[in-house]
Amino acid sequence: MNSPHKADPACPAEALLKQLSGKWKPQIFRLAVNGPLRFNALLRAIEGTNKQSLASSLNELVEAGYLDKVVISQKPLHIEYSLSEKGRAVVPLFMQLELL
Amino acid sequence: MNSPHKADPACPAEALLKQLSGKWKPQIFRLAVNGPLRFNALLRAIEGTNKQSLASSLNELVEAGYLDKVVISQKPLHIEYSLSEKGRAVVPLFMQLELL
DNA sequence: TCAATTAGTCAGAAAAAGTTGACCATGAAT
DNA sequence: ATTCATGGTCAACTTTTTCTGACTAATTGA
Repeated sequence: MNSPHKADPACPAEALLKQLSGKWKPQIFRLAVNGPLRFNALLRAIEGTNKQSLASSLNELVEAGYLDKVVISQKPLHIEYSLSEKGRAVVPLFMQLELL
Repeated sequence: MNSPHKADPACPAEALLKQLSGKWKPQIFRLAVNGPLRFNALLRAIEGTNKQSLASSLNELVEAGYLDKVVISQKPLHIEYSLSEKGRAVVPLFMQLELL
């Protein structure tokens, strides 16, 4: 956690970059552009990952507003993570990054 | 450590992001756009940093080709770090990031 | 000669990030 | 009743990253 009394006087990019660069996060983004994601599907899709990391990355991305978590309260009750407006805004940035 | 035989089949952005998001790196970039940087000047300019982190970040940025390290062998002999071509290429990306 | 500045390196400690395996509640199928 | 799938949480451990303090070596100034 950051000290509460110094928000970010010097470098806004630093915080942003940190939010986006956690383990598996770029992969989550990349899969999210193709539509909503479900937890276990993601777990199977990303080789080498694990529940815990995935869960905390997803939570951080939701908290930061890049993903929306939607609980579909139909009969089998499942959960979907999909890109928010803010999340879609960073996609072109990832693409630029890739052709750097 | 990663297995040596799987470079990056899935996500190029991940590696790039990692290179750019090390501690103090965004700040180094931000200061580097205003001209060449010297080690101790940097140490004084970035509050809260330390020799070791700065040195390794600088080395990593040089190794990755974002910064050029130039030894000025004049009378007092000093060293300058400045943005390379590649380094200048990422600056707009940082700027986009900041107005996200 | 003594102190200061520049540009670092090194070893070890501490902190942060990531991984593992066990566990839980719900609901559906057998 | 047992097993399977979903969507997680938790504690403990390991790995990676960052920080601290001591030290080096060359040069300059008093």
